[in-house]
Amino acid sequence: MAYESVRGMRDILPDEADYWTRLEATIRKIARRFNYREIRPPLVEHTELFSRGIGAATDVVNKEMYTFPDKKGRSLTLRPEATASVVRAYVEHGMTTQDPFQKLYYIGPMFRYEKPQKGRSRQFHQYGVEAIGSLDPSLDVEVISLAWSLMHELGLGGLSLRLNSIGCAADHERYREALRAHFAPHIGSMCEDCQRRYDDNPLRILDCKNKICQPYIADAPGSTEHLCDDCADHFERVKELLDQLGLDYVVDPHLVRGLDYYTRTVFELTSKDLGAQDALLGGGRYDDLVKMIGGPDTPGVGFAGGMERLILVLKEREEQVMEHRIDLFLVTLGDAGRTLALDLSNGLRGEGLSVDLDYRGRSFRKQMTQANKLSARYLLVLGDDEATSKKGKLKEMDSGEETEVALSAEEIMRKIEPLSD
RNA sequence: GGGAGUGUGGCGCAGGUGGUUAGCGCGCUGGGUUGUGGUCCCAGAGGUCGCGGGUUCGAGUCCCGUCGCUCCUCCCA
Repeated sequence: MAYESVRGMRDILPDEADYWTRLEATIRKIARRFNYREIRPPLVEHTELFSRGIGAATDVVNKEMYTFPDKKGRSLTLRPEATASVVRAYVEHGMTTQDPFQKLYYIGPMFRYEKPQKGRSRQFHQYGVEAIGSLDPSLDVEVISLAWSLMHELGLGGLSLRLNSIGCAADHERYREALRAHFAPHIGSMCEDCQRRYDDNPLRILDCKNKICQPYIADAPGSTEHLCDDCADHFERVKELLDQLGLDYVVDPHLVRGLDYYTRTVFELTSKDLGAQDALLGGGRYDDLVKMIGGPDTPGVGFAGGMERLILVLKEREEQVMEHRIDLFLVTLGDAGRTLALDLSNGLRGEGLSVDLDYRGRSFRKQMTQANKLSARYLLVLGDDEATSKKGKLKEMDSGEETEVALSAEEIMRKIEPLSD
């Protein structure tokens, strides 16, 4: 093999790409229903944006970023997630004063240097929404509701939404202390990672899956026990609204998330159809992020979802590849037929039909085979006879029926309803 | 980062204890006389057996290393 793709980065070939375009279309449709508008930030940002925004102590920033110097020695990073970029764009383009309430969504590749495995690659794709500029709990709920709508639209089952509130920055501090107090007597017998986390960020201990740590984590205090009045009220309101809308969730007082910018509401949607990488999407509030990045004090809420994992589920469910049909195949015989075919195909494509013909000088028989393989809906044989008479037989491939047709783009269009695309 | 498995033509696989020209299915190409397909028949192309060392008279087959992939763990999307 002369060259191989870079580790953890794979080609999406046409058969699979059909699933991707469909998934993207569904995401756009749902985003539109909730009136979120697309934003496309660059894939590369100044490293500092991520190390400050996401948090220097997180795994993502610590060991998973694709960071490199550019030709002038500036440190750049391929984005490991998009929220920081969206917020940067929000501030950079003056939305803070011009139109401070923004509902945005994005779709695109992200990069994290991790060990690849099922549902996790180094270049992967996320979609996500960000609602910036309001502290209203109904906005938290809208974002969650959007997530549910998307899953519903995709027909995904076996889902569960875990929900929690980790409070504001002041609450974090109190909670961290409470956790340290709780773990202090046991920390010596807990895993190495947790011993490090104990100092760095004890919240992260709650994510530990190590068996030896489980018993101590199980009876650790929940974050909701340390919420200030405002945060507690906010959380109550979120839950009420979710109930009111009939959106299922389970409160998990130990749910904390991997990125430092989260405040108050955090949530995670998992699927039991996915194995080890079961998180479909995750998100929450980030009321301090805009300020952290240099903007005015502005709250926000959003989530990001992994697309590879959705594709995995969608493909598994459908078994065979998506049907890919063309409207018309032109079989050509001789120079006159070919000239006619080139002319007609041009006209018909202009009318919006998907038309193809042979470009490899293949025999009549092989052209028929090709038409078949392309699942052409209709077929037209063009030879000397057709070239002189300007009439042909339009064959419907599924039924085998043939109908006489005048050989002009207009007449042929009249006989074929294009596939809706 | 830790653990396990795996790597043979485009894809899916065979190739007991090492022995001559590496097979099969699908796919691909051509043909079954350039006017009608999906079936069928015939022929053919395509592999430095992931890569690099080593053992041996001889290695796809044994050993070491390396890279990739897969799964678990970890983390997350």
